[in-house]
Amino acid sequence: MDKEVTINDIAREAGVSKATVSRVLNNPEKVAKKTREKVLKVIQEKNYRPNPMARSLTTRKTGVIGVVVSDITNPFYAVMVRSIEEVCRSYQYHIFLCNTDGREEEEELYVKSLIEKKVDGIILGATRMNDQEIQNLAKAQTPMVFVSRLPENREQYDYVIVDSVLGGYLATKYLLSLGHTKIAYLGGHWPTSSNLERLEGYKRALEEAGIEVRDEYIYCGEFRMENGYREGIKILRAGKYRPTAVFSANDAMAIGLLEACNEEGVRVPEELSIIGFDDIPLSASRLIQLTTVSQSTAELGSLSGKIIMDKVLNPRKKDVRQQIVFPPKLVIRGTCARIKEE
Amino acid sequence: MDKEVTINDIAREAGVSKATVSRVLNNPEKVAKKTREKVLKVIQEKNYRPNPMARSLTTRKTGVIGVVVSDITNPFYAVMVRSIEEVCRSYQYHIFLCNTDGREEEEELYVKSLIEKKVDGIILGATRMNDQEIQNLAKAQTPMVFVSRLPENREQYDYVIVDSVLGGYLATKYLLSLGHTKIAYLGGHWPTSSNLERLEGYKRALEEAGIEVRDEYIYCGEFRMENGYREGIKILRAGKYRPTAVFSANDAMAIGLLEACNEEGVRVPEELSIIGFDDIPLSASRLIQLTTVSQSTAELGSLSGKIIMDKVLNPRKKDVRQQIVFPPKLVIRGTCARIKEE
DNA sequence: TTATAATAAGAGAACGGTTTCAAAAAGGAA
DNA sequence: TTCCTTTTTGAAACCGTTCTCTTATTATAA
Repeated sequence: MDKEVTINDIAREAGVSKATVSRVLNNPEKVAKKTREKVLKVIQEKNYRPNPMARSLTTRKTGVIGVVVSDITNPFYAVMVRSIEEVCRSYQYHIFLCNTDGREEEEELYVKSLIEKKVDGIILGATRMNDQEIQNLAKAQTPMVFVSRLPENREQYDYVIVDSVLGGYLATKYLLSLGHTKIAYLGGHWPTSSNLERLEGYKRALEEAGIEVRDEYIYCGEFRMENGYREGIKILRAGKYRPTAVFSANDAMAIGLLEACNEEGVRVPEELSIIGFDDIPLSASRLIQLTTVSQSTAELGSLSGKIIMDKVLNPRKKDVRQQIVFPPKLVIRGTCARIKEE
Repeated sequence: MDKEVTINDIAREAGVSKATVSRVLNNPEKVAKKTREKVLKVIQEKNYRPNPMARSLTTRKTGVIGVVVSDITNPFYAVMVRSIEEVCRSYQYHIFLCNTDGREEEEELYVKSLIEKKVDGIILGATRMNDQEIQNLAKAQTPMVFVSRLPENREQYDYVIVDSVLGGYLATKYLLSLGHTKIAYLGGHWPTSSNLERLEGYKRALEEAGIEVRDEYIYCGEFRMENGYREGIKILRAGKYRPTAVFSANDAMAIGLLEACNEEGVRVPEELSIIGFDDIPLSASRLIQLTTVSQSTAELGSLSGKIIMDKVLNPRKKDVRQQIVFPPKLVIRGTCARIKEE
């Protein structure tokens, strides 16, 4: 219908050059008050909005941040993304949402496509790429921050995480303090940093208590509820190696385990203590009451958002590394109990 | 470091004009095989990627779809967005994720900003805007499709929804068939189309059964778990008007209600039957086993994605309306029971 | 009043592609 | 070979901004 109104239309109408119109928009203080008001009036009347593509062609800024997570359907990522989006929005930025589903190739492709699309920055939620790939992508100079995931050469990158080793340690220590000695570890995808670190914390606590770490107590698969259920059944039927407590590397799996207990008629916490990791909203529900290690997910998200925006907006900070490690927090609810005398 | 390689570099290197390079990329069949291969080789060597801003400046396509939902933290939207993203991705499109938190003003601002950013299309998940505002925004000619929400003048827009009236009717009918007569309605934000329609279905079923619709049985608030809990407490303490069954307008609230029952020591389904709406993944969990009305959320998402892509890619279809109404499906699990003899 | 500095505005070149139109090259028929 | 048609290419305009110079204007100091 009516053609898009451009900066030229405004310039002509206001009787000035387009350079002046541009200045009114970007450096208002550089144009005389009178002219400025005249131009502003025309802009208002014609309801002019600068074309963002043309604009970013010269400014080399797109006003978008890419956010890649493995699965938005996972409540942990949902709340993280939510708060990332909130901070970006406060800067007038939009976010591209990318779900990699945990597949490594997808992830690399996604990040590549983000770089090609020239996003101003990238937030990498749990990722599986190896150092080689990351190095490669980093060459593109697009600011990146890792969140809730540690890249291999951590000192070279920006990240905001919670101390997973400490978290695993705290969780296991807590179970030990309740008198448990047969404690299983229920983990996610093996080579993932989250998995490896939480496992390390688990081992450390056991060793410190002088308890042998046995492979029979270690169950891994992927960070999903179904996996928690599946492995849970195995755990409950482990016979000789059936544990009295389980540390689950995330809440989703812990809830799956809870289901397994329900199915097998095992009472929690009387017969089995369970502690999770993440503190997703559901864990607090009166129906679940999961004792867990809190990641303060929302803070993780908003801080990573702030860091990426900081880097994007202040190019000179491009090469100063911001590396934040949150302390994990034990949230005691109803799924752990002191062990009964044998 | 090394400057971005442009189409000019390729043209020079390959000894052709940039028009030819452009053609190799966009209309390969229009350039002689020999030249094409020569150009392709140089492109490969230099790892050239066309600048998307420059490109979209002339093509007037950005390759992005805006998706606005009220809260990605709500599993219903998470699932929906996930599948929208999947189809967009298959077309090499990215999505902007927007959370309005159900605030009307936010919503309008968001859609406006999407239009200004020149997204190629918009998918509007549950929205609260009134017809006036929608009309206004529609003038921008950006293709839009409504999903899981009916705009006021439905015949003018594209949408994909499930028949909420029918869903409410089925749910209530099912409770009636189990012998219940004191059935409460637990609803979300009042003026929302989802709320109104599900309520209508509820009323219709009751009237059809010759049962009076009483205000005392109608509880509303917002579509969140906490609200389900809060209202749930009220429902359970309603004394004379305490129902024997509740139809909750979404699963999140139903789960909140389940919590309330847990807290008040009310057994489900023995003392109270509960039926939800949506069928979010959690409802299927062995811990919840919620009987509900399924929206086939993933299909809702992917179909709306396909429709918006169709409109974006085939401009001549711009003015043909696609209006899809999915049938709701009753999913019977464990939260409803036949009423006991009084 | 005049010289000088500071401020305001404009012309036009980027930015990196696509597209139109005309010219050149190649192919085919007589 | 010559003429006509078809295919292949290139030159230049255009998309809508920002930005760098210049030039014109105004303010300030001598």
